[in-house]
Amino acid sequence: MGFDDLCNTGLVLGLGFSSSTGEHHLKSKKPQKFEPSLTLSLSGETFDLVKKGGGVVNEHNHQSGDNLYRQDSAASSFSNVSVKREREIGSEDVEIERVSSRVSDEDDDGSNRRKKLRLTKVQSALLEESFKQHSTLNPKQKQDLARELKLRPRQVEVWFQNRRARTKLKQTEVDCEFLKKCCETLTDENRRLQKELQELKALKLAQPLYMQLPAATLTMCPSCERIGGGVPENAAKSSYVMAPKPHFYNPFTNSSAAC
DNA sequence: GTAGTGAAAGACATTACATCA
DNA sequence: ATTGATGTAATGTCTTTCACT
Repeated sequence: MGFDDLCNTGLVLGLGFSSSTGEHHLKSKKPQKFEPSLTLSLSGETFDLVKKGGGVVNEHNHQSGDNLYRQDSAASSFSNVSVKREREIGSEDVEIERVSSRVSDEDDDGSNRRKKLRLTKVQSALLEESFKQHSTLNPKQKQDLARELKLRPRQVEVWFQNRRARTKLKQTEVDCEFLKKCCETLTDENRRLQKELQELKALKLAQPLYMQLPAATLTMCPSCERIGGGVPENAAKSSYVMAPKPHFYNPFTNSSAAC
């Protein structure tokens, strides 16, 4: 993100990453090995299956991955979105997710609190590692990772979504800090220029008319771009020095706009 | 060629649970 | 033991993209 990007047409935060690798394109469209299916079922008949797997989610990942896998299914809610997911995920997941329902969330006490999985350090580390390589996953990668971590593909997907969001948030904070600094610098610059303008105006008023050089006699120093009088001795005598030509301060290239 | 449509996936906002000080 | 803050898994909705008709 260059400074110019910020300043041309309003502030554009260059958030995010330049391109998502087109995986989006790869993954979709072609039906996967399973056929789309829409299943409506009462939760009753499958409730037992789910409940057996679902204990306290947080017992804390020391349990077998298999258990983890099922627990979260029990914890997850089932909605119309699941129809979509059934297409996306592997067939084994379909079975598990299909039987999930809001009703099945209910604990023994009848409350349907959402159970929340805590990922183990190993799982988190592997996910992080994978995220470093690519911030989005294609279905194959997702499946493989899920299998490796003994999580549902949906959980891997969610983790990546949340991870991307956190990354973006962090970047936004960084950008925000950067813009604040820019703002401060520009304010200072503006103050300085205002002051300089005041001084010049005062000087101009104080000078006799003949002293005021026509513009054509002014010369510009090529190195520092200061404008001085056409005649060296005049310039030497005159304390008045024009400010550099107006330009937008670029903190990337200039430490100060002053010459 | 193009408009309409549906599926898939990601972004985003929000909720809710777990943990810690 | 309680409580508020924080982190984050999970959910719901919206938007975008693409393939198909």
